[in-house]
Amino acid sequence: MENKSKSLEKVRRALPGLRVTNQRALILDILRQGHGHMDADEVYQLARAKQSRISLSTVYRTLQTMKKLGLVDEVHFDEDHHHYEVKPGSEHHHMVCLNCGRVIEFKLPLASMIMKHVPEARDFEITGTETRITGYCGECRAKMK
Amino acid sequence: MENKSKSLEKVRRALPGLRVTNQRALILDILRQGHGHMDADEVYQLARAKQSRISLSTVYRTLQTMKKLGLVDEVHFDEDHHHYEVKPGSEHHHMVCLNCGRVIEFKLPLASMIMKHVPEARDFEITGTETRITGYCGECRAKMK
DNA sequence: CTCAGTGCAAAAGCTTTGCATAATA
DNA sequence: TATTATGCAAAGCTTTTGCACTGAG
Repeated sequence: MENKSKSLEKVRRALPGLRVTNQRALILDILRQGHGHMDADEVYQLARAKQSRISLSTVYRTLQTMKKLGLVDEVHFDEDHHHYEVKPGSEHHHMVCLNCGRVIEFKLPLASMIMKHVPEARDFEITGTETRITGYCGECRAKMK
Repeated sequence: MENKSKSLEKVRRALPGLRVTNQRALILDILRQGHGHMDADEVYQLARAKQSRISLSTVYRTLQTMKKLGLVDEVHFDEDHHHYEVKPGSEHHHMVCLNCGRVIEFKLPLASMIMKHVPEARDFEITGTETRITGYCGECRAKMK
């Protein structure tokens, strides 16, 4: 199928120097189609639906690999659990509703705000920023009262 | 010892409704004396030096309890590991040097900045903010080049 | 044909829990 | 004395690793 070799080409470009396996192509696809904030197990479940023999280790290993390649970001909505998203174009962060679990994204140039407002950061080279804003979303607040 | 009963009183006030055990008093003391960013195991090691029979579970349980009481904050410098600090007076955050591990604190009214600049946050009630700024501190950058 | 990648099962951290014992109020 | 808290050991969860096998290049 021409379509298939085209998308293979795309995956090849995304994974320079690495072998393009079915598993990697599938996981990348799932991440790209997905809602953007999946944990390893969600990826695993979706992947298993297509390739029943795929293993959770492969999911973890692939996620690690893509993180190192800079294709994927690891984010932390709760304390004991990683989530992954395909690398976004611009710096954004997340608010997590403690009641319904909804995740709201918002853009904020935190790194540059820190450089501007924080003297202690003068000679610090910021390579990553991540926030976890927790609270209650509008809908839940409305329901609660 | 008068001193002892005085400090017991203090601990009692800090733990309303809860029993004041040696373990709790000790852990609270360690957190207050400490440099402010300890993980459970560090607390445990320091505690063992004073009360050799104290258990790691007690440390975890006490930390949880104090977190719920609002005495202690749980912070996350790396992905798979909690740290604890006695609740700070004002909103502050941490920069972690990826090279030497040093943690630099800085104050930043992030919650109010978000309320001001982020439209999506309008009807969100923020109850907690945590950032993880990673990068390289001045000293390490100097050494590296 | 070769070596990187995979699957499986087992191990490794950190954290939590069940239960009998000890200690506080 | 009535519970609450502790210690110990075992279990739980997410994530990582060792090893023999498979498949991409």
